Amino acid sequence: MNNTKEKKKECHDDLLLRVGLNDNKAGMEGLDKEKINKIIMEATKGSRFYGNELKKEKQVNQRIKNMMQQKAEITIQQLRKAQLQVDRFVMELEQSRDLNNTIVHIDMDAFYAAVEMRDDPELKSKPIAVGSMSMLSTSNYHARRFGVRAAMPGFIAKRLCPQLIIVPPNFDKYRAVSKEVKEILAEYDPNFMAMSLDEAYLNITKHLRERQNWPEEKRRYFIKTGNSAENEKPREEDHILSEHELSVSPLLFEDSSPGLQAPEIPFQVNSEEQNNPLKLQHSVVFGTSAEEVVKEIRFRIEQKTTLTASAGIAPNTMLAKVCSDKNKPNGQYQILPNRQAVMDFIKDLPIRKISGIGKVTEKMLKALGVITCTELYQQRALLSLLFSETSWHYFLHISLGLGSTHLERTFSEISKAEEQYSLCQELCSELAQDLHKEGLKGRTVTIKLKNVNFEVKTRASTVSSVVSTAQEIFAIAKELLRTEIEADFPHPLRLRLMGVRISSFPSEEDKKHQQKSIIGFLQTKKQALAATGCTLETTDQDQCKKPLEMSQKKSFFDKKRSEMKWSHEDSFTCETVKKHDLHISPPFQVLKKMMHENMGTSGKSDNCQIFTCPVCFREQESVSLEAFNRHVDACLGGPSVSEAHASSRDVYKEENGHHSLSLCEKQDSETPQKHTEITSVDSEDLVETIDNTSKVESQGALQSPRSREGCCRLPSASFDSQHCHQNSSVSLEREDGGSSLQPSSHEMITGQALVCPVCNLEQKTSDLSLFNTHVDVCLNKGIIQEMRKDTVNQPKESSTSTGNSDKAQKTTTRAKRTGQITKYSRSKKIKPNNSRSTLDLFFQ
DNA sequence: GCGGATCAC
DNA sequence: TATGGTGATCCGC
Repeated sequence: MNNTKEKKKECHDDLLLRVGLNDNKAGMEGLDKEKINKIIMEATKGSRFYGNELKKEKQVNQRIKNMMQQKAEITIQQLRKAQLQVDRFVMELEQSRDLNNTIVHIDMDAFYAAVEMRDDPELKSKPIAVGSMSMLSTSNYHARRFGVRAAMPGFIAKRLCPQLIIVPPNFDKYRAVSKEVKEILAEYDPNFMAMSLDEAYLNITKHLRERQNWPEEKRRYFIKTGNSAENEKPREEDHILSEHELSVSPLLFEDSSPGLQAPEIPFQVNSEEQNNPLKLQHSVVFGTSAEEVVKEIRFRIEQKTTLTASAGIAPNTMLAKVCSDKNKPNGQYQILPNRQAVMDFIKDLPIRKISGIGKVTEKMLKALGVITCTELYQQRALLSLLFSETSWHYFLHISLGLGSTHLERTFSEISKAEEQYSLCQELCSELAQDLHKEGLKGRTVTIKLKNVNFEVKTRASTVSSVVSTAQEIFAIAKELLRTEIEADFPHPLRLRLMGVRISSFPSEEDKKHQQKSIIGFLQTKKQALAATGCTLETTDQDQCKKPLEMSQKKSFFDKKRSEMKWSHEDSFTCETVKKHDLHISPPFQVLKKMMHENMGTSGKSDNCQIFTCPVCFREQESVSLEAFNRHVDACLGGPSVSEAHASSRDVYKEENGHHSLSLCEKQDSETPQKHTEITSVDSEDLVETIDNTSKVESQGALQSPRSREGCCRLPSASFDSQHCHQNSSVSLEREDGGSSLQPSSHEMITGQALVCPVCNLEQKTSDLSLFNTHVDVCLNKGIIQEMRKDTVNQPKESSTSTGNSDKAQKTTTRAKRTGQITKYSRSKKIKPNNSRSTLDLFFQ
């Protein structure tokens, strides 16, 4: 396909891309792209490095050649079959789409360089880079005009920009600044996930909810003036800000704003000093929207560190990350939490922008005509035949704009008793707050402990009168914890997760609050059991496994997530089962539309046009668009919905733990209630359940028998307002969604035997409205609820890495924390005299 | 299982 | 003069 000349050109381009040139936007003072490329080539050509680049290039080209050969051998039938399979998966993904979280990605602008510039005013107006003559970590925006980029060797950068100042990195300083930033971030999401010194993800969903009721004063911040950094901010940044940006909070970012031009205040103010009326005119109030929150975060970062940050706001991490790059530097961008907004954003997005798609993947996909996410979607069937399951699942996630919707943070082992008590107390306080909000009091306090070997123990104690305050709960929890600590003495408890739960709520209270609370809906099964005076015990599953154990089984995002941080707070992943809108649902409409779009555009593709009804999964060939739509509509209204679902039995790994109906159906008869442990809560009865890893897995398997990943999570005996608040209505569809508890959910859907998810009794009716009425009545009888607070141990800030890569620090410390470290290496470049110095330390 | 390739920072 | 260091995962062998 490519002649050699083209190949050479490609290689050349890739090399330039590698050193960050192709997208160079040379300014007037800088160099134009052509000149930059020329200088780089001159410096590169003939070097051993270049030779190796060429070699690697050939390998990739060979891979592509093999792939194209494979493609040529694919038959129409294979492709059709693949299309069916893939579209089934698409539908499951659509059903699992979760737009309820607000994820923020914060990225400090040219972080290392910015810190250096801040601390040495002489550098501010000059092109600088941090690193060495061998390699640069980052450059400031001035240097970037000359084509000087991160990952470029310093000596080449010097050729591009002779006046470039290369500053040796000072990681201690960057760490200190990073800590300041993280302190701010923690206020918005205590469980935020730091990816490196200059990058972090936050889930601000909970913060947003609470913020709605905040008085203005709580959202007021005082502008610290006399900050030279403000005034000397490069002018170029002004016009980079989006209109959106300026319209929201012009005070902050326009130099002409009254706030920043206010006369200098001889002393600095901050939020702790907001009572001084003199300073009111120099304050700014942020709104309650996500956008305003992120504005506020960036404002505070800038005030505290005099450094700017960019941010992305989106319903998942994948999108948030892309967003944060959109208005960089010192800007932000939001994708609104609706499917259309997501798809609009994704539409023309080059796949290379997505984290995880690197140079090679980009090139391979380009060979298949895939550059944008839309093209990625159009070629989904083909890709499923050419790539591994892991890969094409990942591609599909991307092309649908899906990503992780909850953050997980690293575990750090807690072995000290005092820390364990302290954590326990903290959890009790949080739990008490939640209880207070719901107006609940309970009699049973349960602690859950997971040790470093993933063994889970729960210990419960029931008292005669209800408790609700932090002190009361902690008094009980503390004793339970003490018993466990003493039982292992003199060995310390090596914990990786702790949870505190309260249950056994009096029925009056329950009745009073269940209507407004999501708990009632999420805990239908418990309610059913409540009548017998029992609580339901659930065990978390998939995330308990080590990354390697699950690596082959989990969805790409699961893997990605575990790659970043395999850890997790069980409380956040096991709590909720999302509402799934089955047959009446937008997903189908959406899918229909997507197929519509696909039909409209796939003509130019060399791929076969195969239209598969997203409902019945039958191929619809040679039909007009209208006819096809009619068919889909007919299917949507017909019983084949459940049929379609029932047939969807692929092992499907879904990242959020929000399983789809088809998963639930998979359980069928294999999912009796044995996966729940019914715990007697007689007074003073101490309950013990010890789950070892295999048991945990088997429980996960029960929920999803054909896969270990346990993506069907119980709508468990836990409460997390962060995830629950969106689910406020009660409907059959929702019960379907929560039907992982139901042995006969399939039947329920097909109308053959509707089983009430609350009372668990079969209802002899096929009339959905009648059935719904019954469910509603049952819900009103709900008796028991549970609330739970879990946490994982907090990660430690410290790091021992000596490299200039912050990621390396992170992963190293993560591995150490999790006890999973298998290899810890430090290497040195081989000197010309061949005195090798490589050190490999093996742990475990 | 191991090592090379890929990716990220 | 000179093109990093580190860790994780995937995949083929």
